[in-house]
Amino acid sequence: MSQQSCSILRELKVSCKNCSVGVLCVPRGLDPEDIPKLDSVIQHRKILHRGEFLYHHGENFGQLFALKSGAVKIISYDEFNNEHIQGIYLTGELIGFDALADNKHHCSVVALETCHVCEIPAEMLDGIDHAIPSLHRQLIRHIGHKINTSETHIVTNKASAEFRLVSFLLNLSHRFAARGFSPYEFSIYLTRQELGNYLNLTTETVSRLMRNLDRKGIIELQQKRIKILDMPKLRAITD
Amino acid sequence: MSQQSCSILRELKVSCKNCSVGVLCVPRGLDPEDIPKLDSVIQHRKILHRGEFLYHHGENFGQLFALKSGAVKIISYDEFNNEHIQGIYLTGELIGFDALADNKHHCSVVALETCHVCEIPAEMLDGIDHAIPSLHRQLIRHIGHKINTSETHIVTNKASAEFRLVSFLLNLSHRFAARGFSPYEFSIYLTRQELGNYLNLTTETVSRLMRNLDRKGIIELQQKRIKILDMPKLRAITD
DNA sequence: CGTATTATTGACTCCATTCAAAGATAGTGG
DNA sequence: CCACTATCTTTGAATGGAGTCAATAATACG
Repeated sequence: MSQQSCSILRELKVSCKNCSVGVLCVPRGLDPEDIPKLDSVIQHRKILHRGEFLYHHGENFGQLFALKSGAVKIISYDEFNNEHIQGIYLTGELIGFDALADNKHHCSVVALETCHVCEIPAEMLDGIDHAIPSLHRQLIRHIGHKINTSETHIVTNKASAEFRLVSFLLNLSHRFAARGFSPYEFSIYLTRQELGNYLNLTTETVSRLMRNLDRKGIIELQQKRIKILDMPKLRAITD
Repeated sequence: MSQQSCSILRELKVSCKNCSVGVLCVPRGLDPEDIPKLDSVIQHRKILHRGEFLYHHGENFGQLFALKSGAVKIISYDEFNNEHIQGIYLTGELIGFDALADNKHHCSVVALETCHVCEIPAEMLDGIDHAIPSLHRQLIRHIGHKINTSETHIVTNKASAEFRLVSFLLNLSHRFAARGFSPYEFSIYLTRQELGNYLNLTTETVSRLMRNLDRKGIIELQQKRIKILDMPKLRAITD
């Protein structure tokens, strides 16, 4: 994985008002009249290429990020400095909450493909409640969602290897569908090794399970691309 | 576990200004001049007895809670309605963030012993940024801490059974110490079954591991009371 | 005091890991 | 464009850590 700095980022000119991400992103549920105000808060828009870091763990909190397009993975580190993949973020999702506790990032974020990123400077967060109340409520909702997602991950990781893997695939499928992409064919972005890391399984177990699903005709694999051939059967595994 | 309603709760008269929980709770890091304002926000103080619920999952979000004294467990529920213990909260910790995403609680909270609880009404959260900026920052810090804690739990649950159990014991020990109690002797509150649920282990495994630590003279057990006899050896298990 | 819950212990099983090795794919430089 | 290399994936066989099943002991509680 390349460790190039963020200085490569290029600035773009786009407004939230006519951004195609629309309801998925921060503006979701915002008063329409507040959207121009949101544009005043979002200061930079940048591009990140595969393998580049959005931020590294240990860095000071500078801004929240909204993914305008693309996908990233979040990596946290344990006391022995082992990497732990915390999850994947897709278009419209907000990144950076790992720094809310003490203004230091506890995770690193790496682009899995070319990403367009919007930034909400940290200092904008103070007083935002008063300036744009609907945006404040919206941010709190995103944060609450992050909390619920983490807890769901804990619960899911108690189930069998196959259940966990299929839950991951279905979760991605739903999230792609919500973004207007096919729920039946998409990229899982992660290597078997990374997926095992995320699901607390070994590379070999992930590989075997995926091949088995492929052999049964439930999914079709070609590297990181997956085609879901029999959604009911796939769902049945998690019932 | 009894399912008595919260109507049994009794109201108390205490002010944040002279509350003994002090720096552990919401006021931590608050401007001293803001503490009287905090008292204006906290409307009720109540008592909860062992087994009573602070709230049930599915209920609407009405307020955040600060534990003035006592201990509670947080329970979440999966799609099959199985209980999953999400954790224990101790004096000074804030409860209710599970409702931030959609104003519905996704967890239930049960008293593990007699608790004194302070309430911060949900409607106070809007505009608090403007009214008491230091309190707003403090709340965000608590929420950020909750996010980090959940992610740490995910990472810890990847380790061996013994590592997980010992991590839990050391975590409790630290938190009791931070509250002025002995880090060497305390209650784990949970049954072996509940602890297994929290750590993703069976009752039998928890029991065996605890007995082994006892036999080795590292800890001494009497039901839910634990005495740590050899802290260095206990720590060494997580190194 | 008797009953229900919780804890302990042992023997056996199994799911996922580990170890090992071969195959496929992507990326690099000549 | 192809050869070379590093990385990633797949597969098989053996192992082991925690689970399961079962039965007894201890404790809490009405």
